[in-house]
Amino acid sequence: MKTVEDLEVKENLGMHLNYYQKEDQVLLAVDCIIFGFEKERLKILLIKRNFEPEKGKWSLIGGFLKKNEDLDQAADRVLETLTGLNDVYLEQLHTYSTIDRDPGQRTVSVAYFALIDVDSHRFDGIQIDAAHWFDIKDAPDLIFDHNEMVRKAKARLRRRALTKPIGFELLPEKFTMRQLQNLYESILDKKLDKRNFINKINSLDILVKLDEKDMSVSRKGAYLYIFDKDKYEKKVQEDGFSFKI
Amino acid sequence: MKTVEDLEVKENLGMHLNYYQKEDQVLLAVDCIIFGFEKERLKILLIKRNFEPEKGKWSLIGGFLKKNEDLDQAADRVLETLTGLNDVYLEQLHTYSTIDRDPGQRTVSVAYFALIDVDSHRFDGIQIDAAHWFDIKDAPDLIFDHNEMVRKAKARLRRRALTKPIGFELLPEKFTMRQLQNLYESILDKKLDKRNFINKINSLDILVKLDEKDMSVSRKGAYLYIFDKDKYEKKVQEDGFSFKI
DNA sequence: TTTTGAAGGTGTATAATGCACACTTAATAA
DNA sequence: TTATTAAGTGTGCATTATACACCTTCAAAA
Repeated sequence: MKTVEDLEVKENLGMHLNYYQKEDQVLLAVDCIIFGFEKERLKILLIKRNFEPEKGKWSLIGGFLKKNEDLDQAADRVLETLTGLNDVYLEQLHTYSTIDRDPGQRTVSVAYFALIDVDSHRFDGIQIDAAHWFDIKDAPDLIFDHNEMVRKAKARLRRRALTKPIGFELLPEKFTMRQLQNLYESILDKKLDKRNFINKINSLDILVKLDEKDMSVSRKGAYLYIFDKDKYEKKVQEDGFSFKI
Repeated sequence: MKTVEDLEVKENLGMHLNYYQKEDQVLLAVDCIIFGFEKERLKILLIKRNFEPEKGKWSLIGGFLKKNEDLDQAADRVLETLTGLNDVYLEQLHTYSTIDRDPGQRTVSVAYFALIDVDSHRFDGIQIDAAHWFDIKDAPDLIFDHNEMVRKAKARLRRRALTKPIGFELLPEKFTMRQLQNLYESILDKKLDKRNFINKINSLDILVKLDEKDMSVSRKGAYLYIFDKDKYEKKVQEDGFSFKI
């Protein structure tokens, strides 16, 4: 039996008396998959790189971790730099570390995905001229392993949307049932039955129907709803309620 | 509107002409949450640190990422160093980056969880004397943010076990229905109904019942089963079958 | 003023799945 | 032979999921 005093074991497990000073360090990046819902379609925000490497190609928005922040803060900062928004839903996705993933320099990247309500945040469009919202269905090919990041983010979004009320992060405060259904159809990439969808949503009992209608789409107008976050959280706590679409 | 040529924007997004040489680098660690199933109980493998910081306390097994490997490889290496096993189920869990999480030095850690079939791998016990299998229900308090890592790993294992046939990674090749049920009861931390459990498993139609019995537990003996991985994968591909417990 | 078009709004019946539940069998040891 | 212990097996009820079609509203066009 080996012991932790064995030099080989110590080397492999990175144990050193003077803490860890002999270990290799790496560059840590964050890359953000930014989802938005606009004109009844799920979108993704991409940027055209005008710096090397891969200048001129489309990529996710990214940045590097700084000494005085953790990864969540780095992702917040990157997102705010690009969009001017803080208080955005952000969730860590996965960490990518293939040795040659970035030809410029060895970089390990932590991917985050963000959900933005495009319509109601009248942030002056995007603060970077080279950024563009793409329909999720016809986003261009991306640099490095960013396509894989997007694929995983879409899968995560699908799962989250089915089990947590995060869809509302993508909608304006007031929304119609049809908008909500369009959102879910975009995320799940399939048509849903209108009556079944509404029945399911209503059975959750976490929306408030307003006396107000959105008249912009149809002659008849559609009632507006808001998500009652307090009620949702109370239900989760008290009844062990769990959101399921 | 800002452009990516603005210095402030460039700084925040970490864009530099000579690639990224001015950026801060950090130490990247991997920590492994190692689950095993032994004596009909779910276990976790921990190590007593005999090096600073936090010498003498229990912790997960970890190591540092080296220049010539990616994170998956680092996790494999750490696991093999400790247990002598390769070919172990390993899955990336989450990346932890709180600034002061390791008082020794700023370290960002990528947590992995591993599933080991303790009984059939007669690896000479554990290759490090200070390591110990704890019942998942009475594991000790751990250093740094390792408790949080374990909490998240348990949740992930629960979810995975319900939707992917990874439970078999924890069992010997041949196992009884009762063992499988015990495993699921440990993972889900609740009692299951025997008949309903067996009915559900049988309806999945991915096990092969052998003509062989395990006589070690009961007088009557219990039939042994094996997981038919080929059949499972064929079903997934051809029928869009999805494993659900 | 009547007609038409386009989206909104609503309920039921059947199928599938989930869940609760108890007795018989086999084999060994006393 | 009988007492003990775990193995093995099926049904009925409740809940949830899914398929499905017609009427309403109102503005614009005829």
